[in-house]
Amino acid sequence: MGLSGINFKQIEEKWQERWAESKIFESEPIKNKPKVFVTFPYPYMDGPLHVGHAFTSLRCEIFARYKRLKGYNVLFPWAWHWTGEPIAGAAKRIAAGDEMLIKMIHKTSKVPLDEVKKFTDPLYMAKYFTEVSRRIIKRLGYSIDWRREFHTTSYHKEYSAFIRWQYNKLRSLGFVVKGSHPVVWCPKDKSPTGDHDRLIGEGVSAEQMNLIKFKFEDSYLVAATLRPETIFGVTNIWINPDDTYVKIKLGNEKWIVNEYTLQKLENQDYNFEILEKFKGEKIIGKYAEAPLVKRKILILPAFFIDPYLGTGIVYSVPSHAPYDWMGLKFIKENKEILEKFNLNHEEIKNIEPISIINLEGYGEHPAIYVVEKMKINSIKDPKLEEASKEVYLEEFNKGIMKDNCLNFSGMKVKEAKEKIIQYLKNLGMLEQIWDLLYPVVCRCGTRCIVSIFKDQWFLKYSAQEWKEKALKALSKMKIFPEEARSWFIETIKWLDDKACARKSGLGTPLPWDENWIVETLSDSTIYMCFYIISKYVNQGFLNYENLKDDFFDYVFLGKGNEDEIERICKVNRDLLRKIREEFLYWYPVDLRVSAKELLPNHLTFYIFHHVAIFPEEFWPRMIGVNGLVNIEGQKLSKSRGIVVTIEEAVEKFGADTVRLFLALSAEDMNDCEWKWSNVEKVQSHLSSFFNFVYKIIEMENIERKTEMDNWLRSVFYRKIIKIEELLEELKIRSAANLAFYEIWSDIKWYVSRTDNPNPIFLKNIIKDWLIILSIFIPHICEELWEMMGNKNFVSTSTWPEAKIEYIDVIEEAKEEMVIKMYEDAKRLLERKKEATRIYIYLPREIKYSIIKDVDEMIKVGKKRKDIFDTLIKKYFDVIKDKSQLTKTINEILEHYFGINETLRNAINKAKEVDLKVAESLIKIFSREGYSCTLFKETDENIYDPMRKMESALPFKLGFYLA
RNA sequence: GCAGGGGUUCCCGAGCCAGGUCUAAGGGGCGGGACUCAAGAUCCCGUGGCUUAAAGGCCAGCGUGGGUUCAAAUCCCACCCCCUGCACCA
Repeated sequence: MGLSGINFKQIEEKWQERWAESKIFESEPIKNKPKVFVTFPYPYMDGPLHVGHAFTSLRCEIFARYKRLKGYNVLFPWAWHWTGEPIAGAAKRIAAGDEMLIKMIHKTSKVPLDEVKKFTDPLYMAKYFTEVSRRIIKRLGYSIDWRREFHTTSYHKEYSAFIRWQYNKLRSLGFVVKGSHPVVWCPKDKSPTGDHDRLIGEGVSAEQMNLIKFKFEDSYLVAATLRPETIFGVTNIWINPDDTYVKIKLGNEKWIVNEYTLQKLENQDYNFEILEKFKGEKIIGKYAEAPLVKRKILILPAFFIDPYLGTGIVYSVPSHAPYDWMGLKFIKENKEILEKFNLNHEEIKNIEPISIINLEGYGEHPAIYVVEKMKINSIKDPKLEEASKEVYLEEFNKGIMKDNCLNFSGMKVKEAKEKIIQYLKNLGMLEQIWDLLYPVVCRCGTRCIVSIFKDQWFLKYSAQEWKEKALKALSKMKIFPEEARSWFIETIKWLDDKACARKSGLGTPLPWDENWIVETLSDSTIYMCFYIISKYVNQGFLNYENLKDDFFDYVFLGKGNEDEIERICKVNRDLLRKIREEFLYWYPVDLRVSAKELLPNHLTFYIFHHVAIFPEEFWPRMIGVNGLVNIEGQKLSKSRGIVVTIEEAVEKFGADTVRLFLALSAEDMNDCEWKWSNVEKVQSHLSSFFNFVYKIIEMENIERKTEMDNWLRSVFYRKIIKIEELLEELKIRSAANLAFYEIWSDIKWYVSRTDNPNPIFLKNIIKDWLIILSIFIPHICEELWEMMGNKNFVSTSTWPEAKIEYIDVIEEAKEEMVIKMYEDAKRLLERKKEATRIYIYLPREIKYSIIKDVDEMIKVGKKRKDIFDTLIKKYFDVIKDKSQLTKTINEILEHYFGINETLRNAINKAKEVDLKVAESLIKIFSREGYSCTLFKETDENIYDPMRKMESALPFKLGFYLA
């Protein structure tokens, strides 16, 4: 048989077909059988599934298979996410003939060009990727109950009915409210510009700016600032002479701002009328009056003002703002400009910085101090930005308002800032608008502004009682890894109201306001309970006409009168009860797993919505969080084409290889590194594994006990216990490593240590081993399982029980020592190559006694010093030489800390172990052609020229080579 | 900036919460050897420095710098660097 070339593909197809035929993963409630419900967040269908999806979902799959073998009734369903903007957006762009996008989809998503052309229809696109993805998930051999499959959006009327119920519920609970919200806005597209829609300005969000009014003639010059507390240090106003300014009428007031500001005001609900337009230079040299300080100040020219930021008008505080200081310095030294704008030289020379904030270590004028420290000489020096930041942060955090700040004097800047804003607001001299502190440019090339979105629907995550419930749920939940918990806590605390509806994209309309579509993260929160409904929908027992709100109230919450529901929803009472019972059986979700990027949003919303809608017994039980997948050292990125689809991977290496590779790749929140060369390596390991097991299966069926049987049984079942512990904590990588590599190497060691391994015994071990491995590599395991003559599926067999009597501490300790001593002796032989005889020495009896005492005392927590003193007293009669005794005890103490747990467990039997080890070593070395002799203390005629018996210790034999 | 995670020997990666078992697990790569016609697979040895004239030896090492302790990769403080998230985007 040509074993070396295993046909993975053929084996995988064979078993996938058989599983499907026998419906072993179709889960129905079974009374009194404990259940486990595992879910993976339904993937978004704007492309084929990639190895990142596989990495995460595999944790669900492995956990599901493990629990199934442990005797649980396991439900692992699957569904598809279509809700949102990207599918619709891509369809639009393809319709518009976006060649770049078409090429990208063709190339990275591996879609034939004639298919891409049909993607002008978003529905077609979603369906296409769903088909492709279903096929590939099946090829991975997941143990999924496919009868419960569904997809989202109004294209699935039953799902929409479910969302409608959920949102009516949330609204009636007061968790959906109307409000307004600032968004980054493209004035040309007339739509919000999310991070993904931007050419420039990723991560920039709307921030509040203060507008301070300076009296000027019949109107106000409206200056924008982030630091209203500096108003006490104002010396002049800056205007860009080349910019266009406008005088506008707002209510009873007249404002002057630059022209660009108008669209900000428009979008932020200000009504105004334009009275006049003029160039900045027109008002340069005139005077305005600062509020609060009531100072007359000059309007001066400045070219450093960014017309897009604020209002195009800035008030100058040279003592605390490096830009202002450099601007002032520049103008004082620049006669040309003074003349051009007809400014009085003397007057300008007299403008001096006014210090209003005390900042330790920065001198009288922090701005000047920092400018000098950073050696900034020009108004155009880019370091000015950094200088401004430093002064701002330091003053904000450590500054104290000086005596010249009215009743704000003596306050910390942090505190004064808020109070001054309030004070000026009350005086009517300050307003706040939203602005972007850094430029944002839409993909269409337009500079973005901030717009206030009115009449937006929000989920009220700010509600205190909601947060508290979420925190309570979290505290009862198991989180893997535990480090993720604090992140959840922070997120729950930090979360504010969140807009939950959009105007565009695919999805389900808000039931009471059909212009809005429930946004994607907001409709994916409690849908796991829909897996119970969707089975009946798919089987034709239910359709959307049955799925009125009353139906869901009854099935999910046990509310309502059966007669009435039967009548209103036209659902037969028995069916109704059956569905309700099925819900009660499967819910809550036991385990949900996602990558860490979904933690601060989806997973947290998942908790929020469950606690809002369901009673406590249906709150989620466990959440697993894992890292991301990098491709050959680069971040996975669909848009940059750095992506490996599951299809590619499975096509090249087969499902078991991909599964094992991913299972072994990274644990906890660490990222997985996808490397083709390593995947290949795993495949070759799988081939050898197959051959290795095959050879054992081929062995003759006879029982032939060996002295290593107990050892293998002991380490094997001990490892199974460890694997269980790891799987319970979702430590897939460690579990896979133990189960595959470490157990394998134990079995290899067993085979090499026995001249004739025991076939029956070995086959029993292999049988249990296959069961364990089947959670990682089910296809190969089924194949080998069948070769062993088993008639059932390994996937539905029973997890091996590690019986306590299988564990043999002494055997384990012995074998571990054999390995170690063998290595030691080998090292010596290296140095003395001519040796032909090996003398082995057991330690003196007294040392066994001492180490036993040490062990006992350590275990009851005695201090090292006490132990030492006790031992000196106890053994002084035996070893009269005190220095000799001290030396011995010290030596044993050091040695004790040097041995590992296995050996410590066997300390009571140390002598027995040592003897066995010595015998094993003699056997091994005799086989290698050395002549060996063993000596113990009680022997006569001990040949020990190097006094090796003296230096031998329990678990450390002495050697002499000659 | 804020929040969370992390920086370990050539690489990946465990250990850190509960300080002594760390001369740092386990892989991988690389070098050498065995087997083989050969390749692959498999097995063995080596993979910080020094010393092996000394028989299982000594020293250094866990982002940087301090501190606590008889003892620190592990605890405390400060700093540097990397990753993720920060909202209307899935």
